[in-house]
Amino acid sequence: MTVIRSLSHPHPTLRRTDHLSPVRSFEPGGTIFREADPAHYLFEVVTGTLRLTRLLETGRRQVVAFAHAGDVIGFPAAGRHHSDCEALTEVTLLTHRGAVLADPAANPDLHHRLQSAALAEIASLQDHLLLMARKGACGKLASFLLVLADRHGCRSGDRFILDLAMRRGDIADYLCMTVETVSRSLTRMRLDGLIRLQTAQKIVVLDRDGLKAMAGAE
Amino acid sequence: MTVIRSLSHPHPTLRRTDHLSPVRSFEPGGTIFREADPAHYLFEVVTGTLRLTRLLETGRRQVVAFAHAGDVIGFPAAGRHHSDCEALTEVTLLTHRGAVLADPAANPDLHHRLQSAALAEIASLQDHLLLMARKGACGKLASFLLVLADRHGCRSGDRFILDLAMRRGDIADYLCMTVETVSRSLTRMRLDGLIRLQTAQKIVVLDRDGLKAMAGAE
DNA sequence: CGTAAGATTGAATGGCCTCAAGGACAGTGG
DNA sequence: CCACTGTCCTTGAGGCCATTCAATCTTACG
Repeated sequence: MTVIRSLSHPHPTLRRTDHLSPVRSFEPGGTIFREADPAHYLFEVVTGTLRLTRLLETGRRQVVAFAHAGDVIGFPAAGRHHSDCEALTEVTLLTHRGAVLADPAANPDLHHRLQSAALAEIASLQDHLLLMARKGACGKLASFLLVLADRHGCRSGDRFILDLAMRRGDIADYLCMTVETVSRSLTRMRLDGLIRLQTAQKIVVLDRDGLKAMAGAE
Repeated sequence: MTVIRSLSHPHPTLRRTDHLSPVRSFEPGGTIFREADPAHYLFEVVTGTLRLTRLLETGRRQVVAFAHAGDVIGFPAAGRHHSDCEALTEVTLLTHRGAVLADPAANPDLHHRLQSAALAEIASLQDHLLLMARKGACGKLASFLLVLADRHGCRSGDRFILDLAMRRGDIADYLCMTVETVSRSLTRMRLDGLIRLQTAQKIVVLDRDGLKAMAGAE
């Protein structure tokens, strides 16, 4: 289960698929599904941001992915979800019966879209893997911010404005570091003139190339 | 692209699918495909072990997965492979046209199997992610050995014998550490009486529970 | 205004990495 | 058969960076 990128039709009109794919909404903090739940449905994100987490044997928490509009989450393994999924913001989701995956004939179009989403999920997880493989904390965080900026940043002149839906702790658990290190890395970027923090959640990317350099630097 | 686990029919007879799925062989070190190659085929591993790698911007190398008998590799992203794939041992592969994924009707059975493989790949990548998320070097390595023992270990009484196809450097790049740390962690396990090294590649698991404890310990 | 949760900053420890050297082993050619 | 060579693995010493523990600051909300 988890996240998929860039469907061919990221936002099918709600009306068109309404009878097949009911819309559901969740408040921030709401739980969409839990690890080991039977996976009857796939969910296509229409609006909002979600967090997919798994627990390690040690008790620590790993954020497997963040899901945004257009992503599909909930791909099963052995018929069950493999992570917890919670809403970080208000979210609206389209629900698709998981059976669509197993039965291509019933709805070929949707089947193909969901399958593409599964392949995109594989690519996304590999990217996450590469992100975590970086050595330095600043490099990881810089790469993370760049990905967010490309996918969800609002351009404003030569700057990008990011509105983070997740808390520092979520970022830390996503990149496998501590909140303190996330915070320190951000302040370093700030002192280097790469970003500005309007609020804790609102980040302005001042120097995209500088961030790239920090990401690329070993 | 990458690795899938446990197909419903791990080893379809070569004869049956011969005309549809030619068999190919590679020597150790042989290249099956490279990153950014057009992904015309999926490959089902019949025998041998393969290594899937990606390069980081920094020049470092990340091992994304090891593929063993029964795994399917080569799932495309945007029609292309996203990693390099090389043979660690002699390998024999079944090749399946990638078009099978896009066209369920042509070969429903195979389509379903390959799709299951894609879902298994997602689960496998998540597991890898969790493995890398561990704190300590010994914990990571212990978990890695346990997975290998469960999937490919030969039982011998209460012991497991592992025959590693990969070099220390491959393990290091898989778990995101250095060869030196891999080596040091192995010697520590050896001194603790958890394993024995018959050769550098042949590892005997003496105390499975002890390994589990080391894996679980923060 | 007061409280609580989140975010930032500081100081000290520890574990992994880096750099470097030495050992094990196979393949090759004399 | 034995040095020779290259590759891989192991071991050692020292430094750096992320973590840990702790305190302060900020923000949101009642």
